[in-house]
Amino acid sequence: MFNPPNAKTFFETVWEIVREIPAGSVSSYGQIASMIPPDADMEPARMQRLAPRWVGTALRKTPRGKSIPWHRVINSRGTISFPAGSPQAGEQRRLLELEGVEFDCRGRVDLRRFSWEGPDEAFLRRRNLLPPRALG
DNA sequence: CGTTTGACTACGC
DNA sequence: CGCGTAGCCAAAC
Repeated sequence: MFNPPNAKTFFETVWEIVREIPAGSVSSYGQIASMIPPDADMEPARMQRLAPRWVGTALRKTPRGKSIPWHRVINSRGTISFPAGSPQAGEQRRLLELEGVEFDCRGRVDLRRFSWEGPDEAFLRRRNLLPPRALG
């Protein structure tokens, strides 16, 4: 899946979605992955297991200067995925705290409180990302 | 080119 | 809960 030229589209779709995450909210790699329809020949279960890694790959290649809030994406456990103590982890946490996102004593965000609900329907329609169930 | 690495996640202990 | 692991691919060396 996501074989070229689809990979490029996948990356750009990730960035588009991440750009929709409002300040003060966080999303997860898996949540973003679940918004992107798999290739026609891809089993959804497999997709769900593998795609989050590719979301991370896409995010690692995030273009600078395009106002993409990369720091609002954390993992499904509510923690920052960069190694603890790394400069990148510190930077991500700093940016999130500036927006009001709180971390507990173990460095975890309460996803119940801060998780993004997802893009609005206008965005989904514009990007042609509406899931089959939501069509019509 | 072959190898290693990776901003993940679900699942089993 | 926490830790280890499978999954199995594209970048980055």
